[in-house]
Amino acid sequence: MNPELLVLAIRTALIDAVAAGELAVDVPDEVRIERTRSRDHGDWSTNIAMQIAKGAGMPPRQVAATLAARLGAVSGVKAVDIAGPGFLNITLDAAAAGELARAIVEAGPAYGRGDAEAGHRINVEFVSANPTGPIHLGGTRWAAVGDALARIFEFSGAEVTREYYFNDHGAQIDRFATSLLAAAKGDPAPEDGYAGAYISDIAVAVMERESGILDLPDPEALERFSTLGVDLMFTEIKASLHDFGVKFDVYFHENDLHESGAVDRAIARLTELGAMYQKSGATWLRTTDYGDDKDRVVIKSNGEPAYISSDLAYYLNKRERGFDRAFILLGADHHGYVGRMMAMCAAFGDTPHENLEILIGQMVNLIKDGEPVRMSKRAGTVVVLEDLVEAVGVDAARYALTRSSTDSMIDIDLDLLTKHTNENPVFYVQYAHARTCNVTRLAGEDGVHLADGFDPSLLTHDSEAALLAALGDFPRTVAQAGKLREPHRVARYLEDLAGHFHKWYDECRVRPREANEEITDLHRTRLWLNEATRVVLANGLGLLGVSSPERL
RNA sequence: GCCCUCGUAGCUCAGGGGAUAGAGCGACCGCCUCCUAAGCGGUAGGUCGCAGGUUCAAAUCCUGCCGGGGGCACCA
Repeated sequence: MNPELLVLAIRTALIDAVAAGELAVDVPDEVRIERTRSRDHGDWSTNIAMQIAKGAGMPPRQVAATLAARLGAVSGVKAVDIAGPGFLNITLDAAAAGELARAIVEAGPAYGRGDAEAGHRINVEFVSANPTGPIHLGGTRWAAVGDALARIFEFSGAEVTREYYFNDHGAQIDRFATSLLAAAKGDPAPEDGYAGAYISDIAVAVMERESGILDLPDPEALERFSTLGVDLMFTEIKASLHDFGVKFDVYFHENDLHESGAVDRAIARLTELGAMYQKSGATWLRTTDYGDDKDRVVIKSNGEPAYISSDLAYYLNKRERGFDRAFILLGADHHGYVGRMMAMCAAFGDTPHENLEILIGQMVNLIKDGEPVRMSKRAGTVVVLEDLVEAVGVDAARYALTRSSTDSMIDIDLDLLTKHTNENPVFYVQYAHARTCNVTRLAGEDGVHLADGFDPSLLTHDSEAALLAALGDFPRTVAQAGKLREPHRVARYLEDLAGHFHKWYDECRVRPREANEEITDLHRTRLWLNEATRVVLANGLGLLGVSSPERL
């Protein structure tokens, strides 16, 4: 009996009660159950009686009693209690609940997969840092969150492309080149240019590649510094992401949109659709028709394309490549773009928040001596992806960045992380996984094997019922994380699951205590539960891009 | 001024209408002759920012206010 079947049973009880004339009410489409906080409340609980009481014109507890009578007769249900204002607390038969362990082990890596996003072609664009410097902490957060989200979508049946948008067009590249040239000559960094050790490193690397570069006239030298510098920076960014375990399918260059004429085509299309107009020498997109607070300039009065022009072309390009859902992950400092981007989406005739979804996440703060530090390249207080990984490792870094809601700011204190790495809850989860592996290994040496027996009716301990309920909740957790675009729910779930496992491990021994103890079905069945836990922990950690070590 | 977001235990944060508001870390007290003590059990610690409203039921939804962060370009 898994949660899905239980929901079905409750709904059937409801429909039957209505058919029998015991209840006069419209049957709701969705019946929700939840795991109970306390064992006193059974395995699963539902508030359905309270929800429909009003429509049925009966007191909630009376509705509950009607349902309880029918539910209690369902095979696999051991007890149904009515509690408080009208909760139905359901306790499953140990054998029925325990069957889940076998189902999970047999499903293996597929356990938890769903079809909520089946049929969708999803493009997830994230990080997208400019090629003018390494990936800072904010970008690192999106690398972890974006990749986790992509994995969750894939697990939910979608075809997913991870995409990195490379802003290699415009003034910032010029500033980057100017900064490189200055560094190469030993001059101070230009006003509003880039500074920092990485600039001189890149400048040196460029000169190594092209020894005579400083002999060129400045305009030509700048050109070379731009091309080679961007290339080197790009290579470095790709390597960082690769080391971080994030594999992008597409690195998209903004410059291509301009050179291929895609920008012109997008503008032509919008003109056709009547969304563009001319005013004071500039070309505008009428975004206010679709909820934006002001119209936006697409072609400036000097004839140059404004930044948004690339966005128009890029969005159109994604749609033309067949993606029905384009996701963009941005930091809170970009939230002002959402309105115009959605308006642009609507101007193309698409549905905002459906064909285009922009996820805004809060910033990452750097903490030093308990105080937030404003990251400044000039002050040398920039912390980048490599710094974080070097301090705590990929697993701890990814986990720490993913376990919080993107709505909340994250504080990163490198000193703290370096000193107390075991404060990171990732170890709590990984330790649970390693423990399951250890049990399996030793049980195998003892001669306890899964294939020799499975009797779920033996899983009668409270901690076993709780662990099974937690395991049964995994598919719904993943579905919810996908639906709400909140990967952190998977991390929180894993911490909860690990807790139930550790408690069970403490209270229920899997292996025989002594070599001469007879091996029984209880040992074997608990080994199934142990293995089922391992499967779920591994699947969950996999969704977060965190490894599942066999030893810690 | 307008927009987004946050405000929950000493700290960092979960909790998308339900029962006695949770976890990790920190503090204190216990538990390894027994599968990994990176674990388990227990104690202490809360006006869920404030005030209204909706509801049988609000930390959760709505409105206003206070406080933190971020944003409001013919910059990218």
